[in-house]
Amino acid sequence: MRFSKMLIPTTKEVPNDATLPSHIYLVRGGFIQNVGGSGLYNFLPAGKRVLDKVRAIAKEELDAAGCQEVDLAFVTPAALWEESGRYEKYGKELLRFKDRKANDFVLGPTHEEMMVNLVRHTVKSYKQLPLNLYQIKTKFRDEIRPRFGLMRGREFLMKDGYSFHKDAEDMQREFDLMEQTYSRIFERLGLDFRIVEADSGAIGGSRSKEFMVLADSGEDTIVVCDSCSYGANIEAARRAPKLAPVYAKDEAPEMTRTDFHTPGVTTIDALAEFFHIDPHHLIKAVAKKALYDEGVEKIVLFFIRGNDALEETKACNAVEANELIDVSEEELRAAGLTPGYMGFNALPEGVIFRMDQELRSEGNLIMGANRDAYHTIGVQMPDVSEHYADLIAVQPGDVCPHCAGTLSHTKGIEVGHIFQLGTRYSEPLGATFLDENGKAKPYEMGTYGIGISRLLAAIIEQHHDERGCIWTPASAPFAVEIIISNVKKEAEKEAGEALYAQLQEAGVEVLLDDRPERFGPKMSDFELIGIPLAVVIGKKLADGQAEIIVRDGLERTDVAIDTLLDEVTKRL
RNA sequence: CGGAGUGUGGCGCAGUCUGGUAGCGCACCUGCUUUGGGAGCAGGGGGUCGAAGGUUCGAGUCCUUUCACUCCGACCA
Repeated sequence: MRFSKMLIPTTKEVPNDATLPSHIYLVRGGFIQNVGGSGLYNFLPAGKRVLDKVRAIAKEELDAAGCQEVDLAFVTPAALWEESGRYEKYGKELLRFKDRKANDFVLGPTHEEMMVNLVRHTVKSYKQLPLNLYQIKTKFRDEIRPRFGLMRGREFLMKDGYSFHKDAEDMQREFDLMEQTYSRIFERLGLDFRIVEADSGAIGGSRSKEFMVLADSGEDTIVVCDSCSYGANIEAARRAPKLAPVYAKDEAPEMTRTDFHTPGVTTIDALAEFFHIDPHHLIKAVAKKALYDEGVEKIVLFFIRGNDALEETKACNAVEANELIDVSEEELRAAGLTPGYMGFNALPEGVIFRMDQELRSEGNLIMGANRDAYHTIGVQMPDVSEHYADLIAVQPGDVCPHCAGTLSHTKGIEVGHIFQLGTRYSEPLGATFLDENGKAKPYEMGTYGIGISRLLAAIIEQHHDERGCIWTPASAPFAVEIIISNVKKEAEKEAGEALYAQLQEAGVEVLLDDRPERFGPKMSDFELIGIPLAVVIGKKLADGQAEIIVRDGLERTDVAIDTLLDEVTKRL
């Protein structure tokens, strides 16, 4: 390809709203173009080439693992979503609209329903299983706040796969196979990633793992162990139960249950100060409003240790709500609660609560008494299983649940997510097959996603410098760029054209910068666009030499013109 | 949804307070010069000033309404 003919609108200007390197360089390098804000992007020729590279690698590995590519309708009937119960649950991210006959449709944000629908009409027997179908297709999610370029757009390209099995063991086998397959895809792309345990979110199902590309700019917080391979999204991270501070003999707190007058003591810090006690022995009440289907709202209280923090995703799951939102003091009072003095005894009607599982069977605790200016001391935790759940956010320094290692936080970009779904969709959608005994059973399912367009951003987040993109060999739009320093010099032009022809002949993807520009802008564009290798044909041609530049590190080597082809080929 | 902003040529902005011929930089087009780190000179094209309504002899500027986008937060594939 000739640069002079290719639409690569590079700019010096940093886009106004861009803060992340990937966003800045993908726009400046002429890969993508924003469409009137709002999380929509056009892919320009260079961006499209990269996208196709990534897509092709995913396809190769998936096909090799026995998956089959399909292409489902993007516009999907709302009726299917009502069948699965997600029409409401998915919330505002689901873009809904009506056609001319006033029938309801949604733009697919993910395609479980569509795929189950396809399979339930075509697969009838266990002999046709297992089956793993996938597509690489545009998705639309009406994100609350799209940002960071391709990282969180509203329209994006995603690989979504769905597998169907006759039993849970076979689904587990496929889940493991997909974990390996995804790992190979990300390895081939040259990414440094980590597989972590995750929350299943709106997709549902029992178990799930996320593939996180490690980058400071990642939106997800992940918890990792410093001595074993344990890693988890903060939303699903576990820890060894927190131990009480070590006390000298007879100094551990002991108290008899009683209500204590504590005027003005409404925070954990104040309470710890007031009783001269470690917050470990205090119970913190966190109030939220839980939203359910059909506009139902409930006040919920979460009780955790004074030195812990609430993990909202866990809390949301614990009360099976669609969403948790903040609740005002007025609303709490209206519900009969006393902010600053809330506890789980003598709760008003209609308020639901959960307690952190680590508190179970603990005693000698201090908690709000549910009346103004009083705390109860000497609280013993009730032994009622359904009130307990994992609610806390793992903190750096907590102990690993698998070994004695220390946990810490790091940031990651979620580029893949695999789920064991079980019968979450097949059952409500009535998708069954006949087993060996001729009995109808719902499929055991798995679902597997890769953010294809997000991967471009993830690659650049991990591979860039202060001058621009550094594409990994597998993802680069071209393998080599030839820069003719001055196209008006016949000798330079001829040498450049000759190498261009030779490389094309050899099947190398090559970009020839034959623009009538000066050297500066050409060099800057090379660095910005980030093709792995450049050959500069310029001044040194007089000595029979050209220069090879490796983009990653910008190391330059002079080589003789007659060995150029070999020198380039061996660096590919 | 809460808070804060911004809408003027393709992009980035000034002009708005104090109403009076729409401007600057970049980009673009033509010509000449230049050619190893985002060139110089000369000439040129392009704007319903987010939209609607109002005040006024006159509105980018003042008033009302509205829409969109961005940032922080909340939330989230």
